Amino acid sequence: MDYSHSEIEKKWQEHWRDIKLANCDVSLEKNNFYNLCMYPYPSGDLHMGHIRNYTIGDVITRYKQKQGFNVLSPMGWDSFGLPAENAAIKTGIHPKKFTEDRINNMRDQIQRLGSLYDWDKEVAAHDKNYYKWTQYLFIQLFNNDLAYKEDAPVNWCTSCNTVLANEQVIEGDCERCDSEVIKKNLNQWFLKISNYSEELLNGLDEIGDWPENVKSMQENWIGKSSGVQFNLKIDETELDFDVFTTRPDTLFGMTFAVISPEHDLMNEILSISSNSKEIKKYIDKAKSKSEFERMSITKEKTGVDTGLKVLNPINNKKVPLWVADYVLINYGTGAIMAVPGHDERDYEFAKKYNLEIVQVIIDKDHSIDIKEKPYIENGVLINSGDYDGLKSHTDGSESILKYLSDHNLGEKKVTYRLRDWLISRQRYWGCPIPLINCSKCGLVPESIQNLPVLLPEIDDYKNSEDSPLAKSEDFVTTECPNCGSEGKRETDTMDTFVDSSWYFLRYLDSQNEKSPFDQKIINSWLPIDQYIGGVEHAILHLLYSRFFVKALRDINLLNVDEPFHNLFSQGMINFGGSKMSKSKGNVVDPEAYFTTHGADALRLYILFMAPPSDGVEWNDGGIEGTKRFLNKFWDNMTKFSNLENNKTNDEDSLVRSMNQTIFSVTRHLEKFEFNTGVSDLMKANNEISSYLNKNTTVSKETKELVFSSMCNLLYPFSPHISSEIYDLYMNKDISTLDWPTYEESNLTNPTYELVVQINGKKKFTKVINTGTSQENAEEICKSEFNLNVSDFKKVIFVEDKIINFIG
RNA sequence: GCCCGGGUGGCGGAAUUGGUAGACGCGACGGACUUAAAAUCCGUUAUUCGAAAGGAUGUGGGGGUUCGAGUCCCCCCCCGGGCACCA
Repeated sequence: MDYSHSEIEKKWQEHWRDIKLANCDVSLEKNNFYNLCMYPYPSGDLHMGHIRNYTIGDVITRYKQKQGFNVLSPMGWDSFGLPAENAAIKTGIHPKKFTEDRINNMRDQIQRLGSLYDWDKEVAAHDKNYYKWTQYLFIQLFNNDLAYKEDAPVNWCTSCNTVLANEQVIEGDCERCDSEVIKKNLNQWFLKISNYSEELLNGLDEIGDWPENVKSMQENWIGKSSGVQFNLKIDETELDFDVFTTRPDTLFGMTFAVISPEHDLMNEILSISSNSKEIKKYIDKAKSKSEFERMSITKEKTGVDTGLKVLNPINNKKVPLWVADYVLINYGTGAIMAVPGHDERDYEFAKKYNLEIVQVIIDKDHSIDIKEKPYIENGVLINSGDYDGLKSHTDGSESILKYLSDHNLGEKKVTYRLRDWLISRQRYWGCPIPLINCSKCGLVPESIQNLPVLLPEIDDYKNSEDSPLAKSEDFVTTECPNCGSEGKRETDTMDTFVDSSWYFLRYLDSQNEKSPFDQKIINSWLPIDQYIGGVEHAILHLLYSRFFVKALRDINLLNVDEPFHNLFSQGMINFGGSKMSKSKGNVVDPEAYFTTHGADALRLYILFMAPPSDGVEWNDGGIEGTKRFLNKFWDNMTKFSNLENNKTNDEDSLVRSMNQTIFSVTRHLEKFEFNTGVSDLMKANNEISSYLNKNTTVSKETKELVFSSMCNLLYPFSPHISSEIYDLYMNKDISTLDWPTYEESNLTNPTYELVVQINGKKKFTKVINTGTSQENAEEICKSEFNLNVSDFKKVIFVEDKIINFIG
């Protein structure tokens, strides 16, 4: 029989609201647990990814509540961003109205899932009471030299008409719209995340429980590399430049040097090079190439000889200096020593342009042939003067480094791939950057009492090169807060990742009108005990937020090193082989399942279908199974409540089964193994079915045990039905019960099936008493299977498991 | 190329420290109930040989350690994700 889920779910959701089950008093200082699901972009409709995220989060919330924690579980909206603006361009609906309609719709849907959120603390990035403080924090960063404006070659999406962060360029294309990204020189705002490269990297070792893959993605992204930086002088000039290498041991193998076309020294080189016409042409060509073309590996390397020579600092050998765009301006020093004998890229280049190739490392068996391909492994130095015979990777490197540093030519150096975070966006629907260009004082932050700098009303959201905000004369023209003379406002808005880098701080004090947050509360509640969200945010959001918190710590706004202690990344839910998205038309709408199967069944299925960290293909059939389980559970409990009060012989095993289920579900919950937790409950339900098939009575104690354990254990997964059943038959609100505990003595079955092996192969099984000794087991094997210990060389006995006769 | 994951029935997936591989669910098949169907209930379901009893094979492939390997070690293949002309 189908139980009436719609009615029940509505009833309990109202009840939880009435008793304020989700409301958290953050002023308490004991037993706090901050459980956070990533706040969503308000796309308007909940998709299966959200359902998965918020179900996992709610399991944790309810489980931790039952363990006596004061759980904070807030929800809010990442509500700035492109879609609202694109919709405004298309339909004329104001982005604010558009966004808020969608938020309202989505909030309703989230509530139908039955998850507990403290809505009193709700935040929305686009709310002026929120972005006021985003601006405030930005000004603090600016005042502490952590925000700066600079001309820089930036990634420009030709379709979105805006700048993108490096992180938002995927294989040369825009992360959002897949259009081509080109390079452009623009004056842009940056946050100095690179100041924190080392700390962001080291923090990964000290952080709590994070998925390995996320840590490794962040490590890759930060891209630490240790080596040596040294100076190269251009022969017969006063010019010199630095190069960075991780292989100082190959210094004698340098047969040319390469400088990036964008290098600062290029103007001087052009003025003295005999080949300046060619170089100029080459530079212009490199500039016009897209980022992707430049980066493409398949592309053949190109370059131009400058005609100039540089001096190898260790032996004064003169080698040619080339310009080539395979050397990137924003890594290392933008120039390299080229060692074609021991570097693949230099090798390719040298082959193409017929440059000298010298071998300076030889392997143990002297078997390598540098004429075929470069040798990039370690070995022993040759052709390296006094250094011949040294091991390349240890003594060789160190000795050559010592020479360079002793002669003040170079030093040990660490470089990072991570670059500063570009946050300017030439878009309307974002947080305005609260800076003013004063004709006298230069760049000046808006005064704090004038915040927020409100988004102006404009008629036309379309942007060309300039941000749409530039269209509002009233907005742009203002007074300098310093000297009162005429100033012009910045017209760019911030990357929405700035909004999401601190929302979890605002939750704790979302109504505060005097400051972004209360430092005391933050320090007692952070780091967040459990953060849960999609693996797609492994780098961007998580790295930015970590940086933000460290920066705020250093300017004394809080005292926390890492925002997220434990992180859980759920896998993505796919449909028809690819990620669900509206544009692909492969969205499975959760809304329908609320009606047909109910929130409880949907929650249960999404937990049951796979380990939550795995990506998974959506499959309709499975949800029938979980609904079937809930129906059966309902029926079983109804029947069970009607059993007469009289103890039976089957009860002991039922009691054991309950204890085992408590033990197992608890263990699985602790390890985020929800799929197996659900299967434990299904198993237990089957036990109850078979008890009901055989018995018509049960003792009062066992009846109560079955109700309290089953409803309690099911409660985090499917809270409505478990609340209803417990209320119906035990007259109590299950949410008020503590998490159940098991009795150690009731976990073990009195008998087990002994596996009898001969030479490691299973031959027989026999049910015997738990705890049977080897001696007795051998006796049993003799009488049952005619196995005599004396006929075998050896007998291996593992208590309560196997006996193995070897002969 | 480098760095992380992962590979188990028709399918999703289970298997503390090495100890009965395939829990739980889906699907399929058979039966009960029904005029019939749906729903529900009961049973079967890794492959293969066999009428059966029973045997053999089996966790991507190949070696190894062990009384015993899905689990540990070495080599290889494939899939997913991240990074990638990073010097």
